[in-house]
Amino acid sequence: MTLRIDLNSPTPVYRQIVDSLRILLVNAELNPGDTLPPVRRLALDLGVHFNTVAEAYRTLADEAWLEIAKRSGATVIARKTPRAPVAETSATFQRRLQELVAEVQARGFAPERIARELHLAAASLKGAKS
Amino acid sequence: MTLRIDLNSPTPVYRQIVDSLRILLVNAELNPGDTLPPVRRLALDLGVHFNTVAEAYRTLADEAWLEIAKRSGATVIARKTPRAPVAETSATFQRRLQELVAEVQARGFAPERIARELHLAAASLKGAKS
DNA sequence: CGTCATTGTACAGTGTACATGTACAGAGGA
DNA sequence: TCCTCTGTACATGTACACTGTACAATGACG
Repeated sequence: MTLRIDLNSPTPVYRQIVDSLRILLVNAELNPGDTLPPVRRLALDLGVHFNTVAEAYRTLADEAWLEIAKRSGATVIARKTPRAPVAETSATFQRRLQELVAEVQARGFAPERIARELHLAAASLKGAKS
Repeated sequence: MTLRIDLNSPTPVYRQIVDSLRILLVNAELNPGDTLPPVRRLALDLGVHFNTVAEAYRTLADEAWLEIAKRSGATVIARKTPRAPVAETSATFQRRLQELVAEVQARGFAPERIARELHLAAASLKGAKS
């Protein structure tokens, strides 16, 4: 499992770890029963302190993706996706999507390319199990 | 011009302001020649300190969207969109899009709905001037 | 059954960045 | 000329990310 972390990014490292792992979890590249590396090991790989990794694991445990035990480390568990209030989630999603698109558009990324990426993301969503 | 700011959001207020205004700028709802409200006024509207708004204006000026003068306030200027390195921008965009999608998916937002929003965003991009 | 290595946890310390408070500087109108 | 409205500069408070270090629990192995 090779994650990539950007120490210069404004988004905190522990949240980068959470985001990366959440992608793997949602896309079923990490499945119930799988175990994550010990915090000290992953921390060494990423070049950060192990408490930073531990914080990330705890966050994912709060989201019910992981179970953490003292000696056995972090284990992926079965998780039934919650039913979030649709309207609010939808509005937030639209807004953040708009922000993201505006940002890359401002950077000069061509609208057609952006549209293509959006369609691709949507397409790859069809085959996914939620 | 009515922006909405969430004081409880983890993303800093000044960047929320920047993101909101950038959407308006990219979508040509703010055009060259338009003037933004004075920092103290917008700050009052949003319930934050005027230095926070000033920081946002300065950020957008750094991005070449605005020109700021002492007495005349912030004015939208004509801006030719830069040519950013495509590969890097594309990779970053894909990644952040994945993160965003995974997050709402984890919250229980149905994949079909997500796909629909993505297609909508792409569609609304066709009519936009870059 | 005892010992020990391996795991995550707890908590204090430090740096940095966001938001504010306050004083200042410049520019335009009365 | 003066005054008020504008953005700027910088010091301060505070929250949080990351680290350092000590601790606790648990499983393996003799």
